Amino acid sequence: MDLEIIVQGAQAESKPELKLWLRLLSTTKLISHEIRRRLRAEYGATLPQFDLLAQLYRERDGLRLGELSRRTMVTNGNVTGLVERLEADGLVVRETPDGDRRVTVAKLTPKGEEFFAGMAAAHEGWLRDMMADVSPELIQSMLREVGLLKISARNHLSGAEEE
Amino acid sequence: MDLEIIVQGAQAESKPELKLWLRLLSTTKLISHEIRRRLRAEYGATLPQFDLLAQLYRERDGLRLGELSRRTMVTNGNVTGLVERLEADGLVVRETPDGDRRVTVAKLTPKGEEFFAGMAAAHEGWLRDMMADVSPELIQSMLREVGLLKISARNHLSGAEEE
DNA sequence: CCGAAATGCTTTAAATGTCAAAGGTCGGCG
DNA sequence: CGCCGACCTTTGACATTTAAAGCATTTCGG
Repeated sequence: MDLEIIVQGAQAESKPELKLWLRLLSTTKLISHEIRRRLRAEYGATLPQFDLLAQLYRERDGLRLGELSRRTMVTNGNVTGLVERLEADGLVVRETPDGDRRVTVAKLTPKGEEFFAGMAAAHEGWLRDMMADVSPELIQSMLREVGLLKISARNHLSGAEEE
Repeated sequence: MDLEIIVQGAQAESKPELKLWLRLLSTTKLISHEIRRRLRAEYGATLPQFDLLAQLYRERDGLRLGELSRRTMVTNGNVTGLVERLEADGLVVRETPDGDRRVTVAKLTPKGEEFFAGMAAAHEGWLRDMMADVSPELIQSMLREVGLLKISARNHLSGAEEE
């Protein structure tokens, strides 16, 4: 039934980092699956598409594909395909600025803005619903603590990542 | 640079659930990417393969594919291909028990056990390293809180899921 | 200016992921 | 005995993902 319950078992008492990681991962998967299912059922959209549109919704002048890639933590090649599909759906347009013809900028169409606005409202409601049994204090507490974890992880990456 | 920093912006003050979700998601992605990269670089393995082997490592008698599917949160059809590749690598064997020929049980080979044991030790070390700046108290606290969040999310799924 | 290096995007191959439908197999009921 | 329904896995069609290779364009040193 539950990944972490089974993965632990015998030597569960120690290894708190591993335990926390498994719990984080399974919780995130659980919520992601639910959001993915609802996005698909109610809007015919995928989670990566939602993420990408969210970025563009906040930057009305559009974003370069490389920038989109970094912000969504999706690889370059993937952004290409995602934007292609969204463009085919009429939610996004691609433009090449005059200054640098290597660059492609994606931006929302009016249709895309309207479409995303509806999804975003529903998305927020789903999250409030799924977190309904968690007190506001606990949410604030987790927000802070997960922030610290994220900083720690970022400071211990193997790839050359400075700040 | 950072998904959540950008996604928030203007109306960031409210919507704590959304904010927490974005932070959870980006943190999990960050750690996943790092683990995936190291697994690939040092062991030539993928994250789903690691997950699947981890389940089998804890159940030396093997697991039915359907059970593997539930534990790894991966669909049935996907487990088939995953196990096929691992079998081709000699890490896993498939057997059909005498009692019920509908069933396929996957279990680790000695080679698979040895291989996974090495990966698991490294994996645990990577996690300790990435969480090095987080105090043990905070880890315990997050463990508890994320557990509560998971329960809340599970109780508010749209799919018919009782307990 | 020229050519090498860097930059930005796209393409490719292999793996993973979903979903739905098809294939065997088992169990029970008439 | 024989069939129907339930159970388990595989298959098939596609969408998504990553890493790496491939193109085109720009930048910079000489």
